[in-house]
Amino acid sequence: MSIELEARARGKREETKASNRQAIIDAARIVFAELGYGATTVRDIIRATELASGTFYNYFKSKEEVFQALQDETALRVRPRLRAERIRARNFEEFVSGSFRTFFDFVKNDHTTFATMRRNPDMQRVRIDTPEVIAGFDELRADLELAIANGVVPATDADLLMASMVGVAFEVANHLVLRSDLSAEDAAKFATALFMGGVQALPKKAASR
Amino acid sequence: MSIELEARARGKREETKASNRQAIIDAARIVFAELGYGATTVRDIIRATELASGTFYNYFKSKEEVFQALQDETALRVRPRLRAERIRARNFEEFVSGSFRTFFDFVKNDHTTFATMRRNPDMQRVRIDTPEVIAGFDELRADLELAIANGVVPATDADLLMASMVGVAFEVANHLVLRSDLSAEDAAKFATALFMGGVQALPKKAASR
Amino acid sequence: MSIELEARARGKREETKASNRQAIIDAARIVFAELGYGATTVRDIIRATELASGTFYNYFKSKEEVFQALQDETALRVRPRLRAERIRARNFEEFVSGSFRTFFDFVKNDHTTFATMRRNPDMQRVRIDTPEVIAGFDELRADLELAIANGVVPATDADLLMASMVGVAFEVANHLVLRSDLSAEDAAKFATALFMGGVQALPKKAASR
Amino acid sequence: MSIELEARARGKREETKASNRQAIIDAARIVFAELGYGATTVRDIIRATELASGTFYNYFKSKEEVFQALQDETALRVRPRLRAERIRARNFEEFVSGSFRTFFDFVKNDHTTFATMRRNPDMQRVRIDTPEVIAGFDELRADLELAIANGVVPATDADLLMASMVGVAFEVANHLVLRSDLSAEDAAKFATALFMGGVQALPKKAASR
DNA sequence: CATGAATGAGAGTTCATTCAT
DNA sequence: GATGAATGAACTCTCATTCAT
Repeated sequence: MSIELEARARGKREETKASNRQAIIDAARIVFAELGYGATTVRDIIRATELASGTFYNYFKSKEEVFQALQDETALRVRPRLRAERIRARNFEEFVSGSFRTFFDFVKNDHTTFATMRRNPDMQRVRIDTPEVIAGFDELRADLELAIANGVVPATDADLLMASMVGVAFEVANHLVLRSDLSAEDAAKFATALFMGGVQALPKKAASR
Repeated sequence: MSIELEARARGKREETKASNRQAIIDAARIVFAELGYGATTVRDIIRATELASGTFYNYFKSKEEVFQALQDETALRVRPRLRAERIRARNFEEFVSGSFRTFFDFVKNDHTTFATMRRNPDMQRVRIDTPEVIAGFDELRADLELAIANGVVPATDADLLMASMVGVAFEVANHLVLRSDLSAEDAAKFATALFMGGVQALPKKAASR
Repeated sequence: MSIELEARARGKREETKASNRQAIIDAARIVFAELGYGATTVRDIIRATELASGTFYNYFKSKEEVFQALQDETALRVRPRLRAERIRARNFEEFVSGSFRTFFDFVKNDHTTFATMRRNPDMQRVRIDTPEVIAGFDELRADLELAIANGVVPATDADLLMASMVGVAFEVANHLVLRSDLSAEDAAKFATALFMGGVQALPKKAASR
Repeated sequence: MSIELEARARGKREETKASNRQAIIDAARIVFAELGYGATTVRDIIRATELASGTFYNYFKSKEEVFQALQDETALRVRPRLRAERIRARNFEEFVSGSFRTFFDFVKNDHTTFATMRRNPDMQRVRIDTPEVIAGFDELRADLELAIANGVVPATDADLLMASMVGVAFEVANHLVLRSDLSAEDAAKFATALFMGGVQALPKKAASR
């Protein structure tokens, strides 16, 4: 084999490898979203690809490992956007509204991904906090602590404030997925108003459902 | 075994029979809390009772069914308390603070139950929304709609408001379980302030952790 | 269920249990003899019974465990006979001839068992020395040491003497299994003569094969 | 890579190619000795070389085939020595002592090879009788028959005599490997005395162990 | 109704072997 | 001829569920 051919071969190989890995992650995303983490088997995942069962183990050691990779990939996609939004914010209202807006946009546009964290309505919700996800939470808390230091937010418990934002974000996102009458923008407006002025500040709107 | 003994045994058996269901539920609560829902097997549950494996199926059809029963039982324990609290409320602040207070008290006092929903700190969260739990959510939404009708709350999206309360409640509860420096009362105060006046109203407090 | 019935039930159960265990051991004996230890799978063994795959694991944890049970069972069957023969011996010749005779009789009469230790001629021999087997060797060595102490055998290396007897016993047994012209008695006479007087004492005989 | 380098590489490759087979056999010897035949996988073997898994199959069809090659190689190394020793012998005592001496020397000096046949001391013994090994046995038998024809050995069963020598040789070799107080020479003396004069002729020696 | 061994589908995983590069 | 990822048959083992006792 000439050097050229060898090089090309290596190129092709690398390509296949990369695309196989992605194929598994993509299949996993779909299957997890459909069946939920617990019910999903490795076999389900590979069955959703064109690959053979053994091939799975060339890329991941276990179901848990794909799941982590998947979560990390997701978190890696949202985290920087959220971070950027918060940095761009010139006041706390922008901080809050930017965060919610970005998150809800992501959820609306990436149904499947979010479904992974939010399985069969009425059945079981699994959310696995991988290092990446936790890092995202920590990042938010740190930014809130900074806001407190800067006096834009009262000297309150940053940890609980973070938890509250996360709780509202995820729980409202669930409804966003289920309700077609609800836009990411409206959801963000609602959550922002709540955090900026409490219940009294909430936008007037005919609640449906 | 003499006839007498047998009779006594039979008497005891009736008793046992009555409590077998409860024994299974109780064992399930502990085992689920320890191992998480996914990792728990029916075997694990019956091993934690004095019963035989076959007996399980006289009471429940599957692991899912015990879990449901367990969740329902839990919801049935909290729901009336929450409801009562909201009915007793003379204004919306009491409505909100009473709800959070009651929920957080429950969480603090009934670790095991809540742990079921929150296993492997920082790893995996499972929450199963059984009919009972959903009914609790619906109840809360209905009450919020009533509050809106009565004018104590602006005419906002009751569904999202409910979601927000639920999100904050569960997420803050997680931190309540993990943080020893946090009392149910403080958590309730925090959540109440957030909902009554937004971030600006949050109680000042040296956040530790 | 009356007490009688219950007792009878328990009887039947125990019976089944015992017979299942034996069925597995028996199947294992045959399969190991056929395929050799290495090539045998747990599946092969249960396939050779009427039982379901899972049932295997109610009785043994692994292939190794059945094998041990099998070896121990075998050793337990021969060891006492060998021991008795050695104790009965009034002189060293009886000691030696009794041992070989008993062992070769056993091998001739229990082909299958011995084949376990001696697979496909021309392929692979596996012999696993379980505690029971080793204990049998140790017993022989101890008896030889006693013979040395009593002056019936020169003060030689008892360990090597034991090894030599074992080596001759197993290797000649192989030929015993393969050669139809060779009786246990003749084999025993040969081995005894070798140990009593060396090559010069060996019985004259037209070697066939 | 320059053309020169390539050429050199090609030269080296030829070399490598010539020695690849040997590299695999050598790796196999070590790995088999370490893990035992059954537990060893082809992967284990190639992992112990610098080669890729596919390359294995350019040289051997299967694990069994390397094992055969390995055994044959070993037998091929000892057989001529044994044969030479027997031919050189001027009487039967030299025949016997020369054989044992040579075999035990080999065992002491080539631990690894012998370990292949004797893994997990006191646990599992695997011995594979490849054609080469069997040929060695046949050769010994033929030589014994010759000795019988020449009248140096009584007209006894040459097959059993061969079996006895083999049995003693292998079994004593096991002890040789395990006992540090035992030299190849002493072992050979012991075995020779046994075959020349039976138990009564065995060398006096303080048996240790 | 309780019991607990039997069941067998199916999960996860390994590994000899193939084959495109 | 070397490479090493892909393959998929086959293995070990688990476990929800059944059913004779």
